[in-house]
Amino acid sequence: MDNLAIARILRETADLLEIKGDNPFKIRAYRNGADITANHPHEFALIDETGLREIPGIGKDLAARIREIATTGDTAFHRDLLAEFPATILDILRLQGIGPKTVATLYKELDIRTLEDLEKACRDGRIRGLKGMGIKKEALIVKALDERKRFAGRHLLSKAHDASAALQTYLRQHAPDAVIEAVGSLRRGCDTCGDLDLLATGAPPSLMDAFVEYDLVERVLGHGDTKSSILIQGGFQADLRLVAPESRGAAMQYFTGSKAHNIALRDRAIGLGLKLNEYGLFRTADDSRMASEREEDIYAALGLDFVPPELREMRGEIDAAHTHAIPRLIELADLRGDLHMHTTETDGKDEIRTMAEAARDAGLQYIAITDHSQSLAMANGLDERRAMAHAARIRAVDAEGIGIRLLAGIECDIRLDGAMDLSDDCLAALDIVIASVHSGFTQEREEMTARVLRAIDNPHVDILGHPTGRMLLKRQAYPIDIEAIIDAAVRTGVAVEINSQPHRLDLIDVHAKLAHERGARIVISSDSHSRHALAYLRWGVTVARRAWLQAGDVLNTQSFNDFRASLRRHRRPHS
DNA sequence: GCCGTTTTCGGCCCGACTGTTTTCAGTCG
Repeated sequence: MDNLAIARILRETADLLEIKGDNPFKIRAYRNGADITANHPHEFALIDETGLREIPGIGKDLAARIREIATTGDTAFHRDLLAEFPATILDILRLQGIGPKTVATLYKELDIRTLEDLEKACRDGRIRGLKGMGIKKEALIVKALDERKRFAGRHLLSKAHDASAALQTYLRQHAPDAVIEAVGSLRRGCDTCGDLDLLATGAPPSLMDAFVEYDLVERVLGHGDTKSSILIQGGFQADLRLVAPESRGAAMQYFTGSKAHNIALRDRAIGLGLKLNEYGLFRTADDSRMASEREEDIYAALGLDFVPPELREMRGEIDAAHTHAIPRLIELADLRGDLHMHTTETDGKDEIRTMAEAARDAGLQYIAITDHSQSLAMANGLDERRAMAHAARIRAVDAEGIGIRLLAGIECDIRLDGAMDLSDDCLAALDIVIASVHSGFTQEREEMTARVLRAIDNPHVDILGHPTGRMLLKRQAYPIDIEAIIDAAVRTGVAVEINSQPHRLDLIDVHAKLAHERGARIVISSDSHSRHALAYLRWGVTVARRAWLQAGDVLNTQSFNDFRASLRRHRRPHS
């Protein structure tokens, strides 16, 4: 059982307790426990009860339940709840506008157990007969059922960014003097976003009307003076909040989240005799305002340094802000090199020189060209002979002195048994070697771990590429003991990659943070398959920021000579 | 269910919008 699987059962337990109408704080505890589990870098299945209890938010009961899930795959508690309510009832709970109370009513009054039951009840007009419900509510459910089919799921960070940017541009045309900014998970840089949160200050009330009249609107979910929600094409929900300029900082803080971070801040405020909401920080005694205009002022008034949005996930940032230990996070401009990209020689869209010039124009000082190896036949992967010929061409461009240095490398497949896809002689003759898994994702955890460990032990490997192989919204990470991989990387001097492809972002933030804490060397690479994709580096930097990394923690912030000297192949002690 | 430099009991974040209510419950973020 991996953490996500454990978290799923805890979250389902919370949902079922909520439908049952149980103690709301107990429900919160389960939900909180699920979040902690899903975002924890260590595998809970391998931690004993004492260890689990040391994690804040995990108490006696949750620790026992987690152990039970880890050993038996489920909990008796969860099974008992499922005996009370059919599992399919949870699908209904996830519909827009339907909460636990409604689900419970539908089940008790109309015996509605599935989405199909619900759809039929709507068609028959049975919903409107229920207490507290009417024709509008029934129509709302019909729409929610329809939208579920079309807009399921979340969106890649990069897509959310683009959709948000377009919407902001439109809104600014209607309110040129207003400050309009993205908040929520997009501002925190989460790898996927559920919806687009926007905050406007200093805008006329008419901005709300413009918002709900946006060209791409599919449906208006809510339309008020200070808060409106729309569904736009592409499946995004967008929320716009309007606040007065003097409350801008408080609102930025409030709507950026995360929820857990905000709860901790408000809790801290209460302890100081203060109250925090989206309008400001107030003294409880007389409601007088302490801070509200700037986010920094809110944190300062709470005795905290400013916390960058990417760190607001309740992973120690409050303590760090209190002890002046918030790191100065890496920025895109700190990167001097990009170490993973493809060309037309395999599955890239652009030539060596085109990629190099585009990288140079983007401000980089060096790149590594790392096309695929022979196993990846679909991508026209290189055998030894082609790899060396390709390297010669890369070095020829480097020798021309076009204002950027080039390293001749390879993204070499790790075969099923952990052997490298090209001979040691070939790998040794190149400037840099990335080792990556591109096949056999169904291997068992032990087999996959051993496979990658063997690759790391190959002395010619410099970097481990996209270490978990996940594809956001498509494919889970392959099962692997990431801690063992990180420890091996530390031992051997192999760098682990933060892959910047928006659908990869692999390592994920918590693993990158763990890798850094263990002393691993880390690189951020674009894995570009065209010159345009070089811009994806910004998303890798976002992951690094969420992993608390500073510029000095990332190898490719170094100068070309320092970086090259630091590669494993040049650091290896001669024996 | 979790938590504790007053606390092992008694707290636990807070407000906007909608639909159905004629004063508020449910949902959402």
